[in-house]
Amino acid sequence: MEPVRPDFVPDPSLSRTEMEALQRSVAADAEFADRLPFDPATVSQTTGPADTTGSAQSTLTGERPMTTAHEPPVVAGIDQSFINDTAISAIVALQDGEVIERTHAVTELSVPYIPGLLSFREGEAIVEAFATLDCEPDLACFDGSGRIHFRQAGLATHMGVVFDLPAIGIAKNLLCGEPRESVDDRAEGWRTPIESTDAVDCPSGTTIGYAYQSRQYDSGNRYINPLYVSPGHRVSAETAVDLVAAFGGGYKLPEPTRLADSYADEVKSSVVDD
DNA sequence: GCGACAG
DNA sequence: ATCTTGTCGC
Repeated sequence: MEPVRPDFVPDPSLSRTEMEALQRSVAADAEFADRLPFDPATVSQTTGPADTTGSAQSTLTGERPMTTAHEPPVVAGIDQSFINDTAISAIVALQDGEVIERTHAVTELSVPYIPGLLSFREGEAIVEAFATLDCEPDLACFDGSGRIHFRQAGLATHMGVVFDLPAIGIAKNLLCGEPRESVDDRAEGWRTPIESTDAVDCPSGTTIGYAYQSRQYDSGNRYINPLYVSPGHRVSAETAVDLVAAFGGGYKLPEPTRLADSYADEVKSSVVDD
């Protein structure tokens, strides 16, 4: 698929000031409320077959006509791996728990990693990978932040707006914002809101995402850190974390992202020998 | 000036 | 992100 907003595609040659200005424009167009082509409540927690009762599809939203999605919805996981200054962006598309497509792109990096400007480093590889994707996802899961970002325009938000695709950001570390409660040693399934501080471009105290304990050891003295889930585009913070919880999979990372992660490493290995 | 910072 | 052995637990 191709960008719906070519003018928002992250350009690495921009100055830092221009990059930040673009992020503010992206944030202005981002939607942090549910506008999905499917009913999030119908996403099975077991990644198994969807309900066929026929009455599950909500018809309550009477404003914008809910675009018809695939049944069940197609969910894409996107992740990158690197070899020096070469980036590999991998996309794995799932439907009903089954992989229906895998694709990737290899590009050269031109800017270093700078906290807050990640989309300008990895964005081009991602856009090129999407250009080779045949199916049309109903939801995209990115590795990194969405609204949990200084200008509310993290990687997931930026890419979501560029493709006008419902998107979720799934990060392993917190970029900014503050957990309402301590995230230490939590049980599996636990969650707490991430509230904005004055470092974020929105009223302080706004829920910009959730810390979510996707997995935890049953016993012992070792602990797993939570994931930081935030809205990318067209999803609320609550729905974003509900969806990640519903994807399950038994690992720390939700299945779409986990498969994209391993596929990116797989491609990396195959690129190493040539 | 100090602290903080996704991948 | 990436580089990597050993180690803990089921």
